Amino acid sequence: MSILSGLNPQQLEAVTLPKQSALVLAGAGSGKTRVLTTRIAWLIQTGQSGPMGILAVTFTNKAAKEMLARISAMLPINTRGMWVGTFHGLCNRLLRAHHRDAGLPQLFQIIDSADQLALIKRLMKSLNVDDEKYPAKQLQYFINDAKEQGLRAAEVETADDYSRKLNELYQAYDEQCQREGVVDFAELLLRSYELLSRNEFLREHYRARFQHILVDELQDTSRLQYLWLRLLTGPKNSVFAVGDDDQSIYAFRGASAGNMLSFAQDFGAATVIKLEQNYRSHANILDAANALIRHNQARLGKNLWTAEGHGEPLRLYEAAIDLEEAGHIVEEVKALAAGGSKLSDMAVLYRSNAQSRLLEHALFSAAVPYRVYGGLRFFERQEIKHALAYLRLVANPEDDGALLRVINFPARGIGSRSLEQMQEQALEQHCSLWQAALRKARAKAPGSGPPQKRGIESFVALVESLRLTCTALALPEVIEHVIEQSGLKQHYQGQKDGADRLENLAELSNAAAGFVIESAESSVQNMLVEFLAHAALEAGEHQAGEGADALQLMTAHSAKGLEFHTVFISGLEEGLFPHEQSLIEPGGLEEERRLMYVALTRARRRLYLSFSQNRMLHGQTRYSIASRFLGEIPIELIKRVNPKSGVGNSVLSIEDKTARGLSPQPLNFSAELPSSWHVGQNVLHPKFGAGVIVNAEGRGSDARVQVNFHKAGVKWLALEYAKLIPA
DNA sequence: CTAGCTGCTGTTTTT
DNA sequence: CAGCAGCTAG
Repeated sequence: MSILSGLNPQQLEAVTLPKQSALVLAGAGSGKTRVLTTRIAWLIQTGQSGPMGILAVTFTNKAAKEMLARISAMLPINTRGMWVGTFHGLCNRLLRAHHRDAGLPQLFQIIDSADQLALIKRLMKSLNVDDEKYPAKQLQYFINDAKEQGLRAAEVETADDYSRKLNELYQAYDEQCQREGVVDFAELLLRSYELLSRNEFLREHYRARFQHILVDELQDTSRLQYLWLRLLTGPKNSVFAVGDDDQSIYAFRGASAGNMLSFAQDFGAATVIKLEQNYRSHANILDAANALIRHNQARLGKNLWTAEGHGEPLRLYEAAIDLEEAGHIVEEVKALAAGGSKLSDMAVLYRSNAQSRLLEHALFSAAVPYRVYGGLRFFERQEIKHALAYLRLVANPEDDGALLRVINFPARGIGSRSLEQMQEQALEQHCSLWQAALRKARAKAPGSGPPQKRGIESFVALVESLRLTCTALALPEVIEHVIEQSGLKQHYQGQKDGADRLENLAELSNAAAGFVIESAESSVQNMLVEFLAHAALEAGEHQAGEGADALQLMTAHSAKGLEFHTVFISGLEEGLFPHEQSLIEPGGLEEERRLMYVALTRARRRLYLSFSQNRMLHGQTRYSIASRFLGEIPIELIKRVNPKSGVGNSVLSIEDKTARGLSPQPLNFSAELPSSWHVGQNVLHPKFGAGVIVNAEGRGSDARVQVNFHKAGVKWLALEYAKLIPA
């Protein structure tokens, strides 16, 4: 059977397009991944390209794996010659291959955002920078933002003293990273961009090699990633890009959907193909999503349709308190599972990771198996990062960040005093902390006395012995050795919550064993570095107990690209979804709406929406009202399942319809609310003048709102007494 | 030097 | 409600 059978005319056109740059506007569920993978298979099958000539960029590691799996299923070829991965993964591959030309040590390490922040804090301390005036987070943002735009410190334009200082620190930060041989996420991209732009030979080599470049999720690419693609594209090769502007949800991270607009021109793409038939969802779900997204102004415009029937209505549940909302979800999941539905084909989506705790608790109590994606990821756990820090030192002892993390963990009597001395020495002599530690250890014990159990000496001896074992053992054994010899094992054995951590550490060497099987590397040293890169780049991918049938819990962001028979979207409240932070940012609300659009379109057959009047947030119960997004979904698509409100299972009342018709304001779903005040609303006060409601709490006669008055500042007002007028 | 306490602060989404 | 920085007693 042909790999092309079953494609609709537009899909077929896209798959079999002659070699030329092209843009495919692919709506949610329109078979985007299928088009990409089938095109690759078709190119190879028809002899237009070998596996070596393919470069495919995806947005997540999950998507990359999926793509490889599907290609392998279609063609019996070895996919190893193909470059398929995330931008970060591919850049890592490029820099490893040409570390010398890129000016990096062979065994450079990748640091994640947390490591980056720690490095920045450390740097600022050593330079005596006032962290009140220059918060480390802000500098981190400044640096990443500059790198995302492709700018080094020397190229950043600074308008005032403040940004000049930040820029100086950016320069110092880059120097520190270089000294330590570490590379942050943004640096991976910028460094390989610079490598290709400065080295004509390499650039031409890769342009000649990658005849076909395929890009997934073009709307989520950053400026720098876009420029990187342009560098790799010459007159003889072409880029086939797929994207959906309505699913652009990473602008906060530097992605610009504008890349979709400029693509045709910049890459000379003569063809734009639209995939508008949705194969995923029943019509009610799709109609809801289409109606919602129509509220956005900035759109390329697409009209998704389906040949499927209407299906069931969307179910809306309103809870009095977050616990009740969680309870409802658990009940529905249990009922569906009892009816034969697979747990793994159901997902609960939420706006922020913190919301999973409550759900997890409810699911755990009800003995419903579940799996959480994101949140506290495996490779980000404390005990794992400790073990990885030892491994990083094995690969490269100059790595100050790794050294600082474990030099006194488990405690071996090296306190802040000795650390300060070492840091002074390192600063004076322009050497790494490891060098300073070596000197200190040697100065202390000029060859005499028995080996120490504690102190710097013992630490130096430990790292040196670990480095030796690395030459004699395979990677999983090296890891077990590290866990044992470092004292991590003993330390956690003595802890009351240490059992979980020990389990995770054991899982780490399992992960390494699995990694070794898949890897093509031969030397343990190289394998170790690859494994560390894997840990930094795919922090979330590894999970114990994979494959078991379990309910899926994740943020709306991480649900992108996935689909489920049944989807629950929870916490649909103003301030949470859309998130209050987003309301401040320009374009923030539209991005939140796209996120909601992504969430809605994950469902194939059944969609539950829920919100709660009260929610525990920042340690106190907050009152909140229904998300405006609920008001943007046509009423006739929704069925309320709301036993407590007395509305029963009927659809929304006529009253609600009227409110909806009259104003774009969010619906007042609660009968108990005195009026339709909501966060974000403009109001007038007889004394304080004009302002905006920024917060609300309490109900009935206790109801209070927090108003940010343009003149008088932020004030809490009791609705019963304050004479507020809507403005 | 260590461990444990207090009090403060910050809270979105991810490679 | 966290997690963490800074402090104090041992």
